[in-house]
Amino acid sequence: MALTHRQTKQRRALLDLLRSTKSHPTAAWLYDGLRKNHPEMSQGTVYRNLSVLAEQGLVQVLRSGSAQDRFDADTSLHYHVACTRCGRVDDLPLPPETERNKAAEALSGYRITGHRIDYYGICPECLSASGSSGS
Amino acid sequence: MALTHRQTKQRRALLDLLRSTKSHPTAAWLYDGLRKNHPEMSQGTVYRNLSVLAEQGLVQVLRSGSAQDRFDADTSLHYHVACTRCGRVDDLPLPPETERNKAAEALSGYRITGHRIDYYGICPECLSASGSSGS
DNA sequence: TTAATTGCAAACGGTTTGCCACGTT
DNA sequence: AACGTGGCAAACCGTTTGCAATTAA
Repeated sequence: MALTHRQTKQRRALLDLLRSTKSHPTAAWLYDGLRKNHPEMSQGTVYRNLSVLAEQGLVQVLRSGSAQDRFDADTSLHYHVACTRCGRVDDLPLPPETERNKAAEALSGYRITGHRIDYYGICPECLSASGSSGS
Repeated sequence: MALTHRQTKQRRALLDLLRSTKSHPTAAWLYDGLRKNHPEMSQGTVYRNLSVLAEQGLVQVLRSGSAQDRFDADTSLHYHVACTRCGRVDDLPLPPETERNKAAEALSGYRITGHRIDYYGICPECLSASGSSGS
C-alpha cells in the first residue's frame, strides 16, 4: 500500500523461504520457519509482506480448497493437486491452457483475467497409510 | 454427524432457498433470506444444515481460502466465473471434462476424486460501471 | 529526515461448538 | 422415550489493523 517499497531483511527472508520450497505453504508454516532465524518476527509482518509480495507479482496466493490461504513463489500459470486428507498441495506438470480464457470470456460476458484448475484426491502417502482400499 | 437425519422445517427452507437461486450465495445471504420467514433461525442452524446437506451430497461447497464459502444446490460438475471486483459468481456453460481426472491421476500419483475450474475477471455490470477502460 | 516497516496486541469476520430445551420419529 | 436438531452465545482461528518505535533510503 506504499508508493515505494523498501528492502527489509524480514521481507527478504520471507521470499527466500517461500522460494526454497515447493510445498505451497500456509502463512503459519512460513511464520514458524522464519522464527528460527528471526525469533522476533511477528505474524503481522508475515501477512503484510505476503500481501506486498503478491501486489508486486512475486508471489501467488492460492485461495481454494482449504480454509487457510497458501502461497506460491512460482507465479507462472500452472495447476495444483490437493490432498483432501492431509491438506498437502503439489504442482501438476500440465501445460497451461491459456486459450481457455477466451472461450470463457465469450460465454460469460466477463472480461476474463485468469483461471485456475485444481484437482482433488488422496496423495500417495495418505493412500499407503490407509491401505489399498483407500476411499 | 448423525446416523439418521430428520426432516425439519429449517433444513427444508434452507434447501428450498438455495435451490431457488443461481447466485451461489454465502451463508450470510442465506441466513438473511431465511430470517424473513423464520425470524428465529440462527446462524448456527444455517451452518450446521449446510454441512449436513453437503454431507448428503445435496449441496456443493465452493471454498475459497480465507474468503467466505459459497454454496450451490447444483451438485453436478460444472465451472464458475468469479468477479474479482464485486465477488459475484456465475455458472459457465462449459462441458464437464471428466477425462481430466485420469490424466492428473497418472501424473501425480494421487487418487484423483475431482477437479475444479474457476475463471476470474470483471463481470459485465462492473465493466459498464467503470467505463470501457476497465482494468 | 521522513515515510515505510516492524512488533505487539487487540480487533475482526466467518465459522464452529457447548449447552439445554425442543421436536421428529 | 430417544435422540437428532434448534436457538443462543461464547469460542475459535486465520487474517487484519492501530499504534508507537524502528529503520531503510
